[in-house]
Amino acid sequence: MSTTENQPSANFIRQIITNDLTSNKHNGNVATRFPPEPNGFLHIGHAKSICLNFGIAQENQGTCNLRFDDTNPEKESAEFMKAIEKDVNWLGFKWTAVYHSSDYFEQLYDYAVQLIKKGLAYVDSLSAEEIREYRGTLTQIGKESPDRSRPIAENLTLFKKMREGDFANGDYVLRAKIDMASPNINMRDPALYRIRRTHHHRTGNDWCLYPMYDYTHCISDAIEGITHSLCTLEFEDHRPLYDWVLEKIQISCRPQQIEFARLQLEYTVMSKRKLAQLVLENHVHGWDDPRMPTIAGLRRRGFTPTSIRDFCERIGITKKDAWIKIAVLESCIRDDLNENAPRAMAVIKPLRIVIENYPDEKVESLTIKNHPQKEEMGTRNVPFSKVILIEQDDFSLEPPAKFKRLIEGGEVRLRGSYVIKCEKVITDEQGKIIELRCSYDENTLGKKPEGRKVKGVIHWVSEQQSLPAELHLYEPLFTEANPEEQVNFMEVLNPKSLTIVTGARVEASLANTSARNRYQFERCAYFCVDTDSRAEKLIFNRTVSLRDTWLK
RNA sequence: UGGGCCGUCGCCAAGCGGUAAGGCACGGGGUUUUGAUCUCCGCAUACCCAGGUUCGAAUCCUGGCGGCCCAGCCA
Repeated sequence: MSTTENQPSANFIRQIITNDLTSNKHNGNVATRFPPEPNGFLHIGHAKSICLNFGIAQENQGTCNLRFDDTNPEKESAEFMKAIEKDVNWLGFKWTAVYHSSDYFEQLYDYAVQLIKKGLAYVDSLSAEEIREYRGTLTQIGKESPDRSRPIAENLTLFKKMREGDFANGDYVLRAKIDMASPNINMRDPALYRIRRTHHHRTGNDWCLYPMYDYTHCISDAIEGITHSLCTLEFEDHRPLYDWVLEKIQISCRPQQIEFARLQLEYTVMSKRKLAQLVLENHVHGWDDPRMPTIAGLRRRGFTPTSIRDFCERIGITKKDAWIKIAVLESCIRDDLNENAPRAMAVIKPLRIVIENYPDEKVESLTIKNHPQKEEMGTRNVPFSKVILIEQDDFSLEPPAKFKRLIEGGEVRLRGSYVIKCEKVITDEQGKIIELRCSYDENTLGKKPEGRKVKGVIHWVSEQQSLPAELHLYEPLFTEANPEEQVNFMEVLNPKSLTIVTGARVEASLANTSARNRYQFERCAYFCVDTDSRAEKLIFNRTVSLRDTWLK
């Protein structure tokens, strides 16, 4: 490993922070926060934000809070909060403190009263539809609500009644009094509070009045002393409002909102709404389905925290609308697993081989390295006997050019074992190959054969001692690089995103493996033990295939 | 269309007025009991386009062109 490997790459946000540190803008403090709404599971796009926020705090001896942005009780739940905490931890990050926007409901209310008293907020009785009409359009300025001139005292009374539950949903809304002619639509008297007569998973029935994101987020940041409030590009237009609120209320902290591009990964969707739809309509088996781009899905698929952090580092942080190829993610997990996953042998589609000159009842215990380059990973014993299983694809009656596996009359090396020669091909009435009769060269164990070169090496398992296993092979969830671009993203769902292989056999050493263990099944792919796997029924998930440059 | 933001290799991405880093992908050689890994080599006279400023421009200026975001009582 080179010394620069762990050096975070330069990006414009780190530059801003470096400059702020130099100018002592925040008294040398760096305080960030990761603020998910607990309305779904975290996905790899959140991982990008997590790595950025926690990473920046770590690099600068700063702090990073986990804050649940729970201002909309209709979509949020404690279950999602639990899942989010688990995922952030699993990625390897420790928050300085955990907070909730709902922790600040009382303060937020007081600040709203402040705004009303300053004549900067008013209670509006316009309906949602009317507000939309009054707002104007991109090219036309809006017009002021008749309630905009409501006297302060009346606003105060009405707002109090809103809190006390005197009104129904939608009867009134609290609005900031800014500028109905602003070219920035977010500044045309945005809603600050709306009435929601709904139970909140944390505050119960204490409130029927809930603050909006724009009003809540900046104040929450300020209360927590956040110095750099990092969010995605779609909030750029909200920054003037973020700053407006903090300027108008009585608060000294001035966090700086900085926006970066959200992650867009090919062949998947990243919006929580769409991910939830996949789960709800049973197109996948849950938020942690290994095909999902969720942290939970990637974990079950066999991804490591290291690989995901590496991915976030490799893609960088910019303001450019970028599309990341799946190959980048795959390269990250291969790098980690190549280094750290022990090797094993598994035959996906078995072809039976009888070694005619091998003693009938003999079972040899061969010692095989767990990693070809890393001695420290040790060895394991693999039984070898007269009847073995190889991959159907590793034998060919009509071999293509440069085929270096087993052919009729040809020799091949059995990985970690002997060189065998195919003496006879047994077919059924339809001509289908059902068995091979081979001979073995007893002088080739750990030695090159004498007087000839044997090029190919293939994997195998002993028929008798091997274990049956179910293999889950995954392909992208969608057939189009950008499913969101379709009129209906469901129409480009990949019908072959999951293939279940039932006839596979794995080597005996895997008998007592446990959930989440990762292996490289040599010459095939990296697999991990699924959480539903049991000793009686082994299930492996294919994390990612091996790179394959043959016939490219 | 009003406003905001963005445009450097196929895909990401450094670069911040001194003569185009790196990664992924791709092509080729070597090593190899994994067609894996590892290793070596190749891969933008060129930075959306056009003008301008400058001894010198991807970097500064002007004007175009292209893309993304905003009209929730969602976040």
